[in-house]
Amino acid sequence: MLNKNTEELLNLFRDKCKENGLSMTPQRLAIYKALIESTAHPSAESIFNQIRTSFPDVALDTIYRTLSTFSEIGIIHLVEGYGEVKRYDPNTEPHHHFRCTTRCNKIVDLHADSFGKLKIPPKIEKKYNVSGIKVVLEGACDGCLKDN
Amino acid sequence: MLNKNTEELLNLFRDKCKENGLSMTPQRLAIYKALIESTAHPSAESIFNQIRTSFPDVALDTIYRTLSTFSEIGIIHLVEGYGEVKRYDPNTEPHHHFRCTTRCNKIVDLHADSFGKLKIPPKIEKKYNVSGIKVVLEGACDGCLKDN
DNA sequence: TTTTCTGCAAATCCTTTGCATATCC
DNA sequence: GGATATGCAAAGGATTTGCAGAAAA
Repeated sequence: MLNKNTEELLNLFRDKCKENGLSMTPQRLAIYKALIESTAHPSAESIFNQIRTSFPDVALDTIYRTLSTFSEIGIIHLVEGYGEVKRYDPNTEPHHHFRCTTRCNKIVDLHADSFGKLKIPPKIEKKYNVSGIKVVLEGACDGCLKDN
Repeated sequence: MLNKNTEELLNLFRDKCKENGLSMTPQRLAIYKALIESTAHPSAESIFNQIRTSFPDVALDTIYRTLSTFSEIGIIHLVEGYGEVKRYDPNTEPHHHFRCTTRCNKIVDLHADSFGKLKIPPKIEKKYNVSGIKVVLEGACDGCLKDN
């Protein structure tokens, strides 16, 4: 759940859609509502299943298209499985990455010390058995910036 | 490139394989070499293409299998596309995540202030146009710990 | 009424699996 | 010689795309 109430969020949602020339359809509304009612960071499939009960004719590919659109206009974020192929790193020492999300998909190593030590709050350490931390900076790399 | 030389790395590699009861095959060696010679965080496909020149009969599924094995014994790490379906987050305020990698795949929101502010080093800010930071803690959640 | 969206079906892409043969120990 | 890995081919799952009809502005 988010730190704004549903009304507020729906208004922002409508604004953002209008701003971006997206029409307001019952499907889009239902999908957005499903998202804000969940804390589970849902997948297309799980939204599909949730919506289908009240909306039997919705198609799975509509969910995919809609999530991708929402993500483009920035009202939701992709948190897992960036939609790219798996990539591997032979460096097993602690370090972090910069990922170019502009075009080239380059992944660059960054060294942990540049960030200082990242402390895991005791509250979290108590509840979860944390075995790793990934820090990923995202943005545009030098090459892609130049090529604009 | 890594901060050990090739010799050292290959020795560690052989040790780790032996330790885990994996036989040493030319394919595995070639794949590991391709990994340590690259700074690009390569995908199965790109390793395949690189290896094929010197090893025309290698099969793509061998690369997949091998990367997955290497990753299980901890000599390489998966850095992208965790092999899971895409998941979305309607919360667009800065925050981070805990991801349970044990079984349940739960993703839990963590709030940024618990980590303190994460400073991006000036060197990096100069070179890249950083638009976002993702911090992901990985490990076992309370539920999965209990169920062992 | 013009533009944009949806559902359907098929296609694509990445990855995994079953099985017989070849290779390693 | 017994266990393990590989190549081949086929299957699987997630996501995307083309297109015609339906709905929104």
